Amino acid sequence: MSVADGPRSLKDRQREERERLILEAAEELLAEKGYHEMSIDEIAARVGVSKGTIYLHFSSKEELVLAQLERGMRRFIQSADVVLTSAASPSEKLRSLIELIYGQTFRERSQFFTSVQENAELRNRLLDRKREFHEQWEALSQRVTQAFDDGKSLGEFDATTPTPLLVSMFWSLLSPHTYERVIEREQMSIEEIVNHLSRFFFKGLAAETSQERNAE
Amino acid sequence: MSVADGPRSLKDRQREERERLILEAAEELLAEKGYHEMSIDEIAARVGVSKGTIYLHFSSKEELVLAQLERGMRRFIQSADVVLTSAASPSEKLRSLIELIYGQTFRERSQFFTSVQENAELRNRLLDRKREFHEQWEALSQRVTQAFDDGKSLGEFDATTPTPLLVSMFWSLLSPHTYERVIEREQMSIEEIVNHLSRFFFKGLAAETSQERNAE
Amino acid sequence: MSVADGPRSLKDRQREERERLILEAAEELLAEKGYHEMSIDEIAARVGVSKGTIYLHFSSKEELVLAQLERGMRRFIQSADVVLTSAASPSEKLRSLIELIYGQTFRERSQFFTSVQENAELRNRLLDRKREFHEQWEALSQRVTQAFDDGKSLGEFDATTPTPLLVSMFWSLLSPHTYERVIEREQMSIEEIVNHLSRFFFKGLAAETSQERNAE
Amino acid sequence: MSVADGPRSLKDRQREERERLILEAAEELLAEKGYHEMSIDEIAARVGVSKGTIYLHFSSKEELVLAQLERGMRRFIQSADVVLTSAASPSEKLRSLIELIYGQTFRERSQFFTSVQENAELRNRLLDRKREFHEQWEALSQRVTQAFDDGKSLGEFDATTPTPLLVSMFWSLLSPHTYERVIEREQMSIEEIVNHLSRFFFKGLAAETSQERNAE
DNA sequence: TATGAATGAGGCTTCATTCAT
DNA sequence: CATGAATGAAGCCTCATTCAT
Repeated sequence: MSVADGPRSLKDRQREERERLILEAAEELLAEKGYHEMSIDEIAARVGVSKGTIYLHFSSKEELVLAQLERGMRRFIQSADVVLTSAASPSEKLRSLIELIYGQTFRERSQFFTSVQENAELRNRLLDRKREFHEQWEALSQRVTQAFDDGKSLGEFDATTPTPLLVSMFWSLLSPHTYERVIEREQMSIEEIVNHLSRFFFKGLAAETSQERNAE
Repeated sequence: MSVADGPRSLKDRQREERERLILEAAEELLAEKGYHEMSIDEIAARVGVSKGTIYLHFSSKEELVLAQLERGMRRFIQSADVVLTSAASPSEKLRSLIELIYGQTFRERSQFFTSVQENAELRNRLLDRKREFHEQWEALSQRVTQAFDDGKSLGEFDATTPTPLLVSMFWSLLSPHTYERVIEREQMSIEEIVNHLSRFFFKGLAAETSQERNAE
Repeated sequence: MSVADGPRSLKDRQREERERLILEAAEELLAEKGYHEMSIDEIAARVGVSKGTIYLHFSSKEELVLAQLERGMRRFIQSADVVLTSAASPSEKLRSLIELIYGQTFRERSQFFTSVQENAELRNRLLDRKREFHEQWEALSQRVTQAFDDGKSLGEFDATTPTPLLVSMFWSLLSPHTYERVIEREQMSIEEIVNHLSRFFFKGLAAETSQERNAE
Repeated sequence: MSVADGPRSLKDRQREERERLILEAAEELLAEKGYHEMSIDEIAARVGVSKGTIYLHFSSKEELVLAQLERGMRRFIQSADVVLTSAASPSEKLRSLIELIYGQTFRERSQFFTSVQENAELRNRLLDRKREFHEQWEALSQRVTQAFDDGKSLGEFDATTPTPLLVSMFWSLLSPHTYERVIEREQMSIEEIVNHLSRFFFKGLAAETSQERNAE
């Protein structure tokens, strides 16, 4: 609102807004059709601009997709960090992470996961090119790993299973596949699902048999 | 029939053999490069035939890939059926299924999973078009569902978590993603992994606390 | 008129100055990269104005280049006229023309020759469209032709070779090709080159001297 | 005609013929419009094939043009070599070279010179990339240089002018520009032109004859 | 049947030109 | 006037598919 950023801000805001729209269209199309099936023309049409305009913002299709993936990843990591750096116990943190991923707000904007994780092609071609990606992802993985290790140290978690395997399984249970299958095909509220997932994750499948209790 | 079958079957066998080779080349390339990056020319070159020959067997690239996916799925379902229709207990069945998927034999030939599950593109474009796929997958899911329900009825499994959700989670833990992360990045034998996965799946993450044991 | 002229001419002069800057940038870029490789954006950037401003002065890229070529040609013709209308003898005039073309001053500002003569593209597309060019060039050629004819009449030049052919050969020896080859690859001063060129040109052109006549 | 090369030859000949047609279309268009103005579609249309067919023969527009330039150069160098390695005297060799360039046979197929020499753009972008080019051209220049040096040694040519300069002037007088101006605008037979050119060239080049020396 | 040359639709990208601010 | 964001025609290239041999 100040004079200094008033007029500049307007153009900048418009530019950013446009860029956001492009990225969102790309996000949708990436999730709908994947990298190859989605065309620049299509993105432009969906945003309501011309092909050339896309190239005012991104130097190539690849860069556009990279930008979208970075944006999705940044968004996710920020939310995850809030949870992972909280004062909660490790299991609470992980449960919150499940909630976060399955929750409404995050889900609304994040077919992103579908795009990245599911497309080996994209991963290989793009992750290779941007070091930054790898680092961001590793940073997040590191925090999750820490939560598991903390849980083990505190006696919250069983120390038998190696942490890296736990991390892998954790991501698997939170993968968009699981998500899609669970959300779109079953009639369950988010809350129910999170409860079940958490319960399953922390307790396993085994029935609490009376035998177990008595046996010892 | 048998007379007509004799001389004919030589040609037929040759034809089938060729088709198998094509499908195998497609399988490899699909896993290596994904649908778009793989070209008909490459398949032909790898098999050692000409482009035209591919089209004598499959009417389009899409049909070829479809055929390959069906073949992979059929193969998987057959193996799975052996396990799922055995006399073993539900949890044993499921553990065997984990073994099957992570085991050597299956892994060798089935980058197939990677191709299908990970590629939203393929899924959307191909699954939509072939009803058959869905049915086969549903048939398999049905058998797994049955195993879970049996486990619940027999008191082996905790009945709290809805079966469909369990099935989803089960598939998630067996997804190629988990597989890749686990096999390719950690230094662990297949056996170890299966043990950990099974243990985790059936017991959960919680430490066996003395409280639990004593409390009751 | 003078009143209207005072305030107006400031703007006019600014406008002309700007136009000159644009044309000079175009001249440089034309020589550096050629017609197609040079973009309007680049010109604008080099002048320090916006793309739109270019179009306030020239209706199209083609017109801009045309204007630059005309300007270069006008400049060259003016210099040439000084020489060709001097009181010197025909051979002195022609030698001075060689000096002019190879000399420092002319060279500094006239990559223009390189642009026009060497680029069939430009020639075909542009010369066709602007009659004026042809006329200017013809006017100059006419003066050179006159010099040769004068030389023949005065007995300075051998009359055997038809004048138009002499003119062609003269231009060829002064073409930017010769220039480039000679200046950039050989280690020779301008003066040396002019001497050699003149010597070569006129020894071939010289009328049969009395010495030669005596010999027979 | 033998069985061994009969059938293969047919396809090969067709392929070569097609390639030749493409190169010739490229040659024409290159001369008519220059590198940028000529499109692959245009070449294809002129040959009567589709765009894709061009790419069966040449991997890119640049490669196609390179191939055409190499072909033209090879053709020219071969003809030139016949002349330059003959038993004739240096001045006869050079005169024959003039004849070759201005002669009917060679001219018919060789807008080639126009394409290469006149387009600085092409030269810079393409010569940089293909070492071979430079070498071939240098080899030819070397032979011409040799002819001039031989002429000087034998007393045929005046030794005053440095040979490299002579070579440059020689090429200039044979450049397509001169050629075009001379052939297309003046009404002169090839023979007349060659005579005039040679006369002009060698009278300038002639050693001081004994007559001349005696006269002083 | 088998081949592979030919096709041409379709995708990415550039850049001269326009026009609202 | 000046700007520069937006446009879209046009060019290069790829590759699934066809078809004459």
